[in-house]
Amino acid sequence: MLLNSDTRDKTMPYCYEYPRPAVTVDVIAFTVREGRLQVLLVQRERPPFAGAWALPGGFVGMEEPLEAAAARELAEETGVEGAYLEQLYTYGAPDRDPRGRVITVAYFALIPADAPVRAEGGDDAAQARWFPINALPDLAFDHAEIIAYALRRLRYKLEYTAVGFQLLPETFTLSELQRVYEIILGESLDKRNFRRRILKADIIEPLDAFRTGEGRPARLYRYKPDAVAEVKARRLFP
Amino acid sequence: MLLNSDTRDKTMPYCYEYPRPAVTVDVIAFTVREGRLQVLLVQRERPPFAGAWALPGGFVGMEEPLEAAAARELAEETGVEGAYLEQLYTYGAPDRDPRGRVITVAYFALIPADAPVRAEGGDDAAQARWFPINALPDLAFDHAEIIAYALRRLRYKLEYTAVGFQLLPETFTLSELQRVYEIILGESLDKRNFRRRILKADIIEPLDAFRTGEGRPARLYRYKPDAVAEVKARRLFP
DNA sequence: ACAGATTGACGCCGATGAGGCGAAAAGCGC
DNA sequence: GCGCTTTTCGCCTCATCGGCGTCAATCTGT
Repeated sequence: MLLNSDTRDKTMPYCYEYPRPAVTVDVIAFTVREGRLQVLLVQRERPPFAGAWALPGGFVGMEEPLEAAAARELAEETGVEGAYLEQLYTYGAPDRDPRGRVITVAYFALIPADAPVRAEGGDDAAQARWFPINALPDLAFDHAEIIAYALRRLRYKLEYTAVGFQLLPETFTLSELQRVYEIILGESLDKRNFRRRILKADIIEPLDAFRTGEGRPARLYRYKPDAVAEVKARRLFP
Repeated sequence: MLLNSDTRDKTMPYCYEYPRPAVTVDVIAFTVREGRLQVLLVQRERPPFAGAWALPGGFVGMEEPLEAAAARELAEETGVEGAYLEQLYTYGAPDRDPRGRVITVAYFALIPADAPVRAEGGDDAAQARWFPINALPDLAFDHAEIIAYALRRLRYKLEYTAVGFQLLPETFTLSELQRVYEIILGESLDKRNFRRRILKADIIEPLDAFRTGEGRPARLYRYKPDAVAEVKARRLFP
């Protein structure tokens, strides 16, 4: 199966008693820009799937924790550091990579709307671009499946966890926050009810600043640094 | 780091251009027996941690899907097949195994209370035993942390998903089901409210049989095979 | 056989919370 | 000042949840 499982030249210096799969990390980076939920993709340069778009990712270093590898790959592609990062799922179907057995640990990341992302549409060697979630190109490997699952999980997480703030700048208005929710969940919410509920959750705090623009200026809020990330779970079932 | 990264004898026939971590699966098998939530552990025979208790697990075959590997390990230790199995998390701290880099994909399994589990307390080579969740022995590797997380996830899943049935025989009474919930969640529930809510969820169906015992015989129920596993989520947040 | 104990099953009631909606407040551009 | 937009406050209603009383069916001990 593996092309190199029997070769023994000096380009294959790492030998083991039993065969080992390769381990990679892939990052699904979400952001909300231009009023749409977008995902970061990179264009592959080498076979397999040369020219196709794929999730940013790469091999895990031998001394590198998994999450550190994901953070590194994300930083290499976008320059973004300190973004929200969470392990999503590990994919290991034997045939998911034509080069051999590759097991990938998928992470999803939330990039604030105001984070400067470099190489945006750049003509570097490895081109990276944001794609709206509903206008994705053909994807390499099983990355389409991975993104579909990441989107399900993002929506789910948004509904029972205070994680939407990770997609906004540090300060934001209630309307901006609501728009993020509406974009991701794909439904419109009532302004007054949204406001009431999010204030009762006691996870954001008002600031003394306002955002001026059209209409009445809106108060700016900030995510409470000490707020528990998990909204205390009401029992859903039974 | 790896002892064998430079050795080149005939016991190390699998060679690669870059070093690769080993990949294993570990299974956290839960069951409810003797009125307690229990976890399956095996006693290690070899170093490291020889003699210590650990989660059942082992290496992933090169052509084997991850979940298949978990199911195989579980079947080898217990003989149980077809149990509920779900990927939990992937642990990959560089120092979690003193032998070198070992990345493990953890699965948690729910074993029905009536499933015959072989090697229970047997004196086989690899001894396997159930341990009550609140009376665990010292554990090898990072397995204590893994079990703690699995327990959190089990409780969480029980509250928003219809998964408790996986711990019961195919037919059960409402009181038996309630008992499972009480044991896992660690709190007592009101009989009448539990009954009302679980019937409204419309995921179990009454049978024409009754379980006789102390007091009035209780109607037996069965998990609806076509019921959606995920209880349709009410929004929790905001 | 009968009384009391034990467990299962049905239904009401008040409190709580969520969604729907009206209306006032505060700036902006003309 | 006057319309327009957007924010913000507050009320009303309905569904749901938890708490509890009560009856029904069977077992057990005498």
